[in-house]
Amino acid sequence: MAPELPRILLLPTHLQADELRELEARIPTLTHNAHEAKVILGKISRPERALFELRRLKLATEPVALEGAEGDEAIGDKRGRSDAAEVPSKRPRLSGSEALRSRADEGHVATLDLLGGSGDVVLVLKLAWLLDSLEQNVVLPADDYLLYQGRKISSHSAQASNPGTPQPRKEDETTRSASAVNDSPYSKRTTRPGTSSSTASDGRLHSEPPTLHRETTSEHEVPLPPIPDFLHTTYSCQRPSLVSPPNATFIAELKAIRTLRLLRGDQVGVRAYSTSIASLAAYPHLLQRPQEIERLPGCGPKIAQLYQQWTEDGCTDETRKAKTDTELVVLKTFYDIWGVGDTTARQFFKKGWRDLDDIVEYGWDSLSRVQQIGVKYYDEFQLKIPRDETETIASVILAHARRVDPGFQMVIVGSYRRGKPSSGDVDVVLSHPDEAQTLDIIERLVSSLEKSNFITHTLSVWTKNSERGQAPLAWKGEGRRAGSGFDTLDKAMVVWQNPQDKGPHRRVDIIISPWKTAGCAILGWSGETTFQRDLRRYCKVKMGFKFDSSGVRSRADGSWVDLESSERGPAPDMETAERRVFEGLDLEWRPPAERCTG
DNA sequence: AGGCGGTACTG
DNA sequence: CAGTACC
DNA sequence: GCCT
Repeated sequence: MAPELPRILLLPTHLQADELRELEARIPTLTHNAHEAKVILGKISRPERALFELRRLKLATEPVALEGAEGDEAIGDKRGRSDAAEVPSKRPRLSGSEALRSRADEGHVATLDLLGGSGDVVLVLKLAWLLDSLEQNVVLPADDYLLYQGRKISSHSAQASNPGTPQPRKEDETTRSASAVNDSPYSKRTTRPGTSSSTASDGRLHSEPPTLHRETTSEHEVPLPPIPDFLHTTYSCQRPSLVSPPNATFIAELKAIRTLRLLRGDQVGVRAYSTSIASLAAYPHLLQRPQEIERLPGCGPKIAQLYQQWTEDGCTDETRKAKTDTELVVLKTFYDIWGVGDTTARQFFKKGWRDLDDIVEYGWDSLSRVQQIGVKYYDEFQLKIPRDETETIASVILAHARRVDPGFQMVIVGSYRRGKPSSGDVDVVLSHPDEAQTLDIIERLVSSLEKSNFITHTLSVWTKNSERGQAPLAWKGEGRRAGSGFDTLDKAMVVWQNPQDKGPHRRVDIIISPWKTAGCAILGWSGETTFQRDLRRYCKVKMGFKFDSSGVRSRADGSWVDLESSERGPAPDMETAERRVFEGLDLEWRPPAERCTG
């Protein structure tokens, strides 16, 4: 019963990323290769646009007469040939099974035409063709939707590959658009009053085929598990990502590859692998087949191929080769020194150094101060910090802050807040409802903790992020905020040791935020890296905002956007403020434990 | 074909 | 300015 | 490496 679709390429034009994803998931015969597509679909309505898209795809064609006496008659002939440029909004809303059957019969003929027609003809159709076909569970004739029809030229029409849909083997009618359909409707994102409602509720394309498609699937082929709504976005900040996802072991392999790319200096590769890792980390099913992977945002053929290799061999070529590559092992050792990044690690290697002793012996004086500290405490900094110790450290910091003024509040952020059993360092955000209190506290606090011998070294101190808010030109203040408080988000990165028990030295970051942006501060310091990047990207692309942990600004005029207070007044506490930031960004609230993007 | 986070300290 | 840091 |  399910329609036997031709190979389809879907144009991204005029589609939101999540719309695109959703549609793609419903096309079992999807291809991204223009040469292999029989039908190209797009949210477009004019033949000129169709030609433009073909050029963009670098697909050379020569036009084929639309109504010609071609063998395409079958397509051209049946039912009213409405003007191709017309909106085919007709979608007959059939309900009677009667209608359905007759429709289906016709459809079948058209199917054969589409599939069997001369191999190098490509049709550009309006998107509605797919929606209507899915809705009616039948492959509709193309003519009502036809924008352009051409014959591919000069292409190596090596059609040998016919991956997805073999020729019309009419026998098993039960092909499955399986994965296609069971995909749930559009997510119920929290729509914010003003902005998105009108478009979001636009009736979607939710045609959700009324189909029943009982899983005949008979033989092999278990249908792929549905992609959750939230995986139809490329922004990891729009979906829950838990600490221990079902595919953690494969993710670990991808992380290993990511590290190798990092050490080799492949920044873009690092970003790419981070994206796919974050996507897989949000996928709630144990993977069964490579095919599942390509449906996920940020995951493509390469990742699917790696998965296959990994299931077969237990690891991938890249990591296997790396194991016996002493250079990479050494680079990793150097990279793990605090204050040494990938570039410096490679420099050290190039000088002929192979371990920490070499650095100490031959290069000590060339190291920066913080690198020396990093080498000195190398082993201790590798140790994980259990949650209770993090709490102890944090409470000391808070106590010292409250000695200055009892009104200080604190949130432990970082991996602790995400719920991890142990952390690589300790991060705390301190704030105070009275903005005057947060102004220059950082230096007093650090010196107080130094005097009490908790802080043994300071690695860097950001005193004043301050003047940014008042810089005359850079941000032509329009919103002109709250008279006195300039934005200050001060931060100290220090080395900590408990003076009593003399345990291992620990890395501790202390962040001071003014109350009016404390929500941004804890939001900005709680998610994993990919979550933070995607949050910023989301703010930029979707909201026109510039997010950072010291606040949100409009990209239009640079004015500060206050998402944390309103007529409701300032937030009563930092977590509440953080929730308001999510709301103001039109994002669903994510508990910190769901920001584990890997 | 171009983009991929945003910011601040260090040297 | 390039490198590193933070998440 | 994937998305737009």
